Amino acid sequence: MSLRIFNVLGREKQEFVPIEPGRVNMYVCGPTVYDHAHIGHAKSYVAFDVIVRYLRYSGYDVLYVQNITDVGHLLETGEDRILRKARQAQSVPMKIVEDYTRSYFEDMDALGVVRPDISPRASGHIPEQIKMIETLLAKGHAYVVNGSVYFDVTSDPDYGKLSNRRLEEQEAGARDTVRADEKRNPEDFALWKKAEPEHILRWDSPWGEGFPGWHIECSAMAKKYLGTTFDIHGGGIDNIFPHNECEIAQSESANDAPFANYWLLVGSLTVDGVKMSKSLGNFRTIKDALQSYRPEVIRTFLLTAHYSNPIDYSDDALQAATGGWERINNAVRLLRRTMAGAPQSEAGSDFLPRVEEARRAFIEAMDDDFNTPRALAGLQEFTRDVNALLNSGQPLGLAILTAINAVYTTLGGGVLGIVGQSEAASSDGQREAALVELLIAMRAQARVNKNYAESDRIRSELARIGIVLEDRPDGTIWRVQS
RNA sequence: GACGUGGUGGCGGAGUGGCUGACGCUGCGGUCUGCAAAACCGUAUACACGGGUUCGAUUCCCGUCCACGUCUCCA
Repeated sequence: MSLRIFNVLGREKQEFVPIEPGRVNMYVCGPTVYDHAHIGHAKSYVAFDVIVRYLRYSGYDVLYVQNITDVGHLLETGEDRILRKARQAQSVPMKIVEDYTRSYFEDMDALGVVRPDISPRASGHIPEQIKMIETLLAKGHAYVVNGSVYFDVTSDPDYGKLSNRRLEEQEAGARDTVRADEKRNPEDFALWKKAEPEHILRWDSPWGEGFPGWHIECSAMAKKYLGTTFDIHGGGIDNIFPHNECEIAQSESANDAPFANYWLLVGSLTVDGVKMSKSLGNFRTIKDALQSYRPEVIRTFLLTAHYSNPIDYSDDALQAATGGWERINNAVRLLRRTMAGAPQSEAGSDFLPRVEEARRAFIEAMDDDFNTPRALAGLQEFTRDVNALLNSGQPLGLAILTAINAVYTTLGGGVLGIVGQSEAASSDGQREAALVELLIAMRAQARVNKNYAESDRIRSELARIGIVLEDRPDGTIWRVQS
């Protein structure tokens, strides 16, 4: 079995063959940092997080680059998003950029998203962008007008190959913009924009003071860190046009080499059936979501749909994800508790083939275009059998328990990021645990005395503060309700 | 309008040319329990509509309807 990926470029599932065996160079379009990240960002970056984690689990040496856009991403009005935010917040652009970059990483860390290896900023790569623009000019793919530089889409016969757009078809419906008169063709896009006096994000260039267009940063930075041709380019489907299309046009025209071999685009996220977007103002931030649901539950929710499909964020769906996540984690908790008192033996090892089957099914699902819903389903089926085993009363040695735990730790934890590596215990947690154990002992005494009124009172009082008790044949265990 | 994706049970959401259409959630019944909880077992009227191809289609093709996305604001 080998990894197969749905390549948006060509729209077919293909066997994944990296340029250099064992290595994967990967670029994912990052956020424009002018506001807090929303759960749509979470969907995208959790998806690529799992993809990177799985590639690494599969043995690939992955170099993961994800940019931070801090300049050049204009609004329809021609105003820079970051400048507008700075004006609204009565702040300065680079402070806005810094604040929201930190906020972004804070959110990603909270969601357990492994950080990219390189997080280059557009504003830190102006020379690289200028150089690429000069190359495009020299090759006749771009032209200068009034201190701005535009890419001539008619110079690239492949323009439109990713999003399946033909120039002829576009022209009829092309929108007139304020600056259209500067362009030779309506579809031409800015590589460099002349800065008006009020535009304070500005740099010197061969064409006067200005700032880079939005698309050129990705081309320039991908080239700098990954080379002219790299393996995987990722992003959100909503950026397929124009952004991704323009990236390809610029890079391939400038480098005379293919840009990315595989394009993976993530489906959008809606909230209660409506598309969420910054401009509509109906977006839920990741910080909002984390108020209501724990990070692993949010990840579980996002991974129940295939990355390329859209997903709808609703309380019902998150509740269902909570239930599914708890089922797996209840099993893991029971497993680890059983391990703590298990003998060093091979007892119960006839379950080992089932463990191997679980791993095999998981790999098969993930090898099929990172099919996390199927991988998750396999883990759930495995959990059913694990629960049955753990509750069967038969003696279980450390060997089999360790093997089961490894599945949860490496696949549920290491790849999907929804299972903890161990039961974390802070010092506060230890004190809390000791107190709960004390109450459990008191309740046990009451039960021995058949004083059920008292034992039930303890149980319901604990439940009120979110601690759930479970009486098992070998004693009472407890957990914090999520 | 163009391009693209999709319409699966009470909900979310996989998947397949024929074998009982996963998995999770929810509901109901059962086992276990002092009672619960957790877990396990069982169960519930699902493949938008109309044609076509085929021995046979939910799965392939065409059309219709609907939903969503993109068409230089967005991961």
